[in-house]
Amino acid sequence: MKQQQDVCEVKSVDTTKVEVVKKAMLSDKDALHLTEIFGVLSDTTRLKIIYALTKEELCVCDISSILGCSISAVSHQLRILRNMRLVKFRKEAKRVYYSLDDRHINRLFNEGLKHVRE
Amino acid sequence: MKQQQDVCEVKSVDTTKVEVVKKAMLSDKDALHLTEIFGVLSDTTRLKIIYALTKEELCVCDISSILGCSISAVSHQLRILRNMRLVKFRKEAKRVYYSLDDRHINRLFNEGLKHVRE
DNA sequence: AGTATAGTTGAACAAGTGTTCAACTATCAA
DNA sequence: TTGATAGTTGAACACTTGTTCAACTATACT
Repeated sequence: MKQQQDVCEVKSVDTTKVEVVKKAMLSDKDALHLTEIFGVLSDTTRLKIIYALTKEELCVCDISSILGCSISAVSHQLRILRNMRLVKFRKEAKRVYYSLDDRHINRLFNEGLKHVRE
Repeated sequence: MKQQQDVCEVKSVDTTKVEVVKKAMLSDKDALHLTEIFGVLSDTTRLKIIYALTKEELCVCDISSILGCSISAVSHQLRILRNMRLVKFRKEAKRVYYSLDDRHINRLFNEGLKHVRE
């Protein structure tokens, strides 16, 4: 009644199969990197920001207006996207204009969209 | 000092640009669906399970052994993958064998992997 | 200088998520 | 029936995450 909680180490497991898959397994680093990428895309605010930026270069105020959420919330999410190098920005007077900075994300995004719409 | 928190409704926003993007914006339904899909892929345990299942059909015990985490944790995550129709299973005696049930996820996953490794 | 606009940021809070634990079902074997 | 193995599930817990609020910087204008 204790082993049950632990990692399965029972003899009956198909050990050769397990070993083969274990060897082919993703590295923790790759796995973490992947989950970070997918994680960025797993929030509707961020997803909509990305979608909007595939159409146009936009300032924070524009994005806030388009999404219907606060400037602060948008700014926080943009910081995450900036840190992940998914968006870039340029300052123009008081405004900060954002645009997409990663073709890969566009591909990933569209692959997901295809999946949803099929 | 109050409006700042609210949605941007200032006149200076580029209204035509905003309107165009607003019209093209993802529906809430599509956005939510997309975030669900990406959300499933944004956890290392689930990601590794999916990766393992791209290689082999495996029972819960095998997966637990491969990932090095508890059977209970694996089972919980498999339930999520089942609910999303991403994995299917067959019972054989006491064992339950899982395998991938969605080609799209494989494509999405590999697109992500390409991104990480480039 | 003072005021207004545009945006950023830290703290706090609420909501969501993943794992563990314990109890449970189901199947098989003696 | 009893005991062991394989897996599922609900509750509890810790941890993470997104938004709001309030204070802040920066730029522009008068």
